Amino acid sequence: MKTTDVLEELRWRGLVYQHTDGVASALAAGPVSAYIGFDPTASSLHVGHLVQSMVLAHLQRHGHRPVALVGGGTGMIGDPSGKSAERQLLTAEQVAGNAAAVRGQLERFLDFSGPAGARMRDNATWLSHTPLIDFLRDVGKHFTVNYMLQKDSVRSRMDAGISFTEFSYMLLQAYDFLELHRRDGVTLQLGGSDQWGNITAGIELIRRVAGAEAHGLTVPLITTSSGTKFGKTEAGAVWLDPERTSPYAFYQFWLSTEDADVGRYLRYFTLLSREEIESLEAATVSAPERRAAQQTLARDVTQRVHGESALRAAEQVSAFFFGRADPTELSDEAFAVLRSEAPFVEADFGSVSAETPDRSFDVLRLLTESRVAASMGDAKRLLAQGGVSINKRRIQPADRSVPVADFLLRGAYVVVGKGKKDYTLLQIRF
RNA sequence: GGUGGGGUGGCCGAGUGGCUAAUGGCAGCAGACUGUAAAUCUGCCGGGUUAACGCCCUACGAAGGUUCGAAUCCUUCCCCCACCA
Repeated sequence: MKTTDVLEELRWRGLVYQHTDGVASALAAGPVSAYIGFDPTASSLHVGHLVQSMVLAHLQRHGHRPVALVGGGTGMIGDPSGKSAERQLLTAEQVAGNAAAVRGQLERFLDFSGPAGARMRDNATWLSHTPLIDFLRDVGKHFTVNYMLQKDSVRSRMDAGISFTEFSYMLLQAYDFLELHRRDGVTLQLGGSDQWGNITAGIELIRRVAGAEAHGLTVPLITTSSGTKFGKTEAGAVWLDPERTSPYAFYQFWLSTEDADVGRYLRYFTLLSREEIESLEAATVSAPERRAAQQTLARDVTQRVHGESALRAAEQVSAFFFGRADPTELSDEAFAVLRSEAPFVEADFGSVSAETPDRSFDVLRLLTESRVAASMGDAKRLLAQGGVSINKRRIQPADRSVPVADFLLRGAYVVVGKGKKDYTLLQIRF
């Protein structure tokens, strides 16, 4: 693929929000090195970061060199961009641990071999060893406070207050850009739309210090058409770390994408061609109930993030929970997948058995012990509302207890369900 | 340092001595309709206990106090904001 086409590709995918004037000609002139920074504020990236990784991947596919920067240094400070309040500082250990985890996740999206081989950098490398006086003279001198106060990230905080620490963040990021320009010849910085101010500060610094022309491009904020925050579920953020968000839950997140959003998401989060995406969009219009676009999206993203075998397991678990499969007829192999991939909790028989009649499950206890319900009151409400199922059989509000014999799978398991989507496999210890 | 305003449930935001587990909105959960979609409609939405009515506990920044009774009054402390210095 030609280096020139990347901007056009990013445009039709809707991944361009704002850019400096010279970007097009710079990309056309040949391979450029471009970077995006990821601050290690948590021990895992989440789906919101996925867009940025995809932009790097697109650049690489078109022959440019992507540089992923982990903010081991800036993560110590906290970026005020897009934040309405001062942030809690993380400890040095937390930042270092998070940075290592984030680095590992980023590595999966990029190809580090070949002429356009990706590079991974950590700004702690230079930021932790820059003497304060040098920084103030070499970087600080190039910015007026007046200029800094104009930036959205600062201006929007003038009422709520902003510490000097966070106020300084843009200088650190500007310095990163300069440093990467020197080390790796980086001339383009990408980022979320809230990064525009920080990016332009870096461009400014490179122009003044290195006398070179650098560029910036920002990616739009991902929204859902129904106005909720993208990347959030009932359980919170959707993480890339399988320990935090299971591949099954991850797959389900994408699969339940609304029709109105699925076309955009295919553009943002997959590498599928324009023709493929347009045909899936057409399929969503003509046969929405088939959910072909959602399935393709879920498969593609889960596969890239978690790998082929995790995807297969997620699909099997989904097929069981959402299909017509009878839990008593599961094959050994299918059950093994369910056992290892589905939400899973153990409980002692004593804690879920009913007083009377003998050898019965207390339905409310099954709900609380499996953590499907948060409290007894919650469990009671669910049951009264008809939202409870065991082994996919709906339980009537009057049935406070059910015979063990009728509901035990493989001598030790029960599938506890709430509503149509929320299931947990409970193992009973007798 | 001074003056003024404020801290209420996941969030926003009413409430200014009993009718307040605390109006309302958002978010969330369940049901109906569907396509594991959206929208819409209905119900729920602190915890324990009860078949249920109910009872008990915890909660309105923190700790004390006044009162038969406090989110509401008083005292001290902590925190936030605005203006002034």
